Amino acid sequence: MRVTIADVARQAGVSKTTVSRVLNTGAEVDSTTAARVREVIDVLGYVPSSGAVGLARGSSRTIGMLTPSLTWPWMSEVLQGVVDTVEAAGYGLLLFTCHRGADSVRHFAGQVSARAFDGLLVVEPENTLDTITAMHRRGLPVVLIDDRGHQPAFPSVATTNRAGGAAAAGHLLASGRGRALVVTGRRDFGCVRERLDGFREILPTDLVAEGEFTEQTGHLAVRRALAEGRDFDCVFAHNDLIAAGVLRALREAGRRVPEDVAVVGFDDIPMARHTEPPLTTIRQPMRRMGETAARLLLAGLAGEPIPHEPVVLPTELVVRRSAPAHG
Amino acid sequence: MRVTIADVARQAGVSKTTVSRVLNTGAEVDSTTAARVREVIDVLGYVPSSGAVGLARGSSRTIGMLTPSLTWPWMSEVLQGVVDTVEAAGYGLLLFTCHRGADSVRHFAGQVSARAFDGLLVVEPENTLDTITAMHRRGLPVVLIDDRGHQPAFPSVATTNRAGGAAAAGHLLASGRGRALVVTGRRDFGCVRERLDGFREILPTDLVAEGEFTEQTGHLAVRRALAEGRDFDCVFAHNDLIAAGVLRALREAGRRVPEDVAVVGFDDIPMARHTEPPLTTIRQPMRRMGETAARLLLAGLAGEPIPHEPVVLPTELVVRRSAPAHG
DNA sequence: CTGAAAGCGCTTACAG
DNA sequence: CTGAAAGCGCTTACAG
Repeated sequence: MRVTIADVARQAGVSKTTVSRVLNTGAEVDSTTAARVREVIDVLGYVPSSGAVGLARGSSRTIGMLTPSLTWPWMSEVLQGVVDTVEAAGYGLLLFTCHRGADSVRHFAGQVSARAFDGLLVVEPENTLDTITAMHRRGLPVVLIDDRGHQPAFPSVATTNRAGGAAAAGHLLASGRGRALVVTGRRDFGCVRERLDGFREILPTDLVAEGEFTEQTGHLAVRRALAEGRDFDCVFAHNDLIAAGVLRALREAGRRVPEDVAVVGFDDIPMARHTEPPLTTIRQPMRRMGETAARLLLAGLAGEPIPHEPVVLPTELVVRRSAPAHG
Repeated sequence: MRVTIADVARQAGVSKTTVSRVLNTGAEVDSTTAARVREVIDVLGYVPSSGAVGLARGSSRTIGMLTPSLTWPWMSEVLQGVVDTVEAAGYGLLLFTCHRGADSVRHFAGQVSARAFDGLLVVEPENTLDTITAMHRRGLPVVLIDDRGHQPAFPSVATTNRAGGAAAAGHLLASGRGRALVVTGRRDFGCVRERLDGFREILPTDLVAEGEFTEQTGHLAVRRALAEGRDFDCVFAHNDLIAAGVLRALREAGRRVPEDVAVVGFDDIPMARHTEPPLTTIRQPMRRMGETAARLLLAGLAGEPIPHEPVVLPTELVVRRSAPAHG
């Protein structure tokens, strides 16, 4: 049988009100009474039912998180940062994906309407940005983990894409490279434009191949550039998957990395240290983005004001063998 | 203002009881009445509060999942399988980790006592197996995703470790290899003993290096074996991280893969297709293990009997260049 | 087929 | 400092 607040009250010879006060405010209760109540709570091993507390208080001490897919290479880091922060605050984390398409979205929307959580963290909302924006307008606290430069109409955490692109260019330039091929993700992402602009400001180039954020894109872009006889001594790939494809194509073509062509990626996913050669890349602080977003949301739930401009976290150059410091 | 069941009842000119019946059983209600109620529900956009339903019914339609860390290479696949299955059943997924140590465990235990979820999925319980077992005995439905051969006292989903080891040996043997080095994880894991036994049954060897499931272990084991002048023409690494370390050590020593030494890993994590050369490995069906575990748990919650023996899913040989079919 | 009432386990004015 | 009572939004015997 479940132990309830009524059991505690009876055992301690007080009212449920008093037990509740000991549990929550702590104040306004005689210290002797409080001690006795705490003792009984301990002995019975009483823990308030989260459902009942939620119903009475109108909040669930739970936050929701919506992601398109959990298997994207850097998603685990984001999620770990979120979970750590949310747990440390005593909140629960309810996880949702858009992975099964419309059905997923319906399930998610239902949980929102059912008030299953107090606030929402979102990653890459793709086709749901409008829905999310509407939910936010209707009062749901929302924070976006914005690795793609969506710049939504609600609080978000982003990263220094422009500075990251510039850092890649600066590194290549400093190591003596001058003729760059850039392989990007889809141009309609803000992050792609920013990374490209930042790069070209330091190391101008017209050799730009647009594609998806995939290994195939990188492979194809390099094959094509080589077939067309393009002249380049370095590649800036807009993420590490693209970079992996670039490395493969260069290897197949007999170009040595980094001797003939230096390669820089973006993200620093776990794979980056295991490619051959290991990948120099611009690290996105995914775990810290998750932590920061969670902290913002929790602050908002606690009634603190949260910034409406994006909170921007710095990227960081990670040097490995695909583009060493000298040479 | 939140729309409640009372609002619907008033608008439809019926009692809350009737609305509830339309919502849940569907039966025992006059079809005209039911239609009217549904209409009102639609118009008002009414969705029952999950908290209130949970309290009244004594269950939350939510399942919990506890993992040590979310950043392990194959964890995303497990999680995706779980989320898909749980969502499709209309349940929510509450995620917990042991990532922050004792504090995490306390938070988790609190949520269990608070009846925040109806059933629990666990991955690799390390130091919490006793706690979990106790919770299961007290009535919490639990299913373990058992990739390590823990064989707990409650339902679990495992994989064919022994057959996987045998498949690795068979593949190497068939491609003409005969002198094997095996690099394992910790011997106290059931999966390690099984993989080793399965392998040696087909391809006997005394060259076995025990370590952790890490890149360093693989690197060190090969360096040591080479330094000691051991003679081997193939390596069976007990997971893909170890295999990555093996590849690196072989490359550093100037041994060609697969010409001089063929390498087979275990798991098929995303990285496996990006090593140089890409890794032949024994694939563990992590996503299906997640799906299966979730399905078992949901079946249990629905009152269906669930098997007490482990449900065992087959591994699968994935051939890539580090150990091709011929040669 | 339908509804009034009790109950799920808490919190929170309100009164003392 | 403490408690009786109402209320959070549902479900579910029970009675008709």
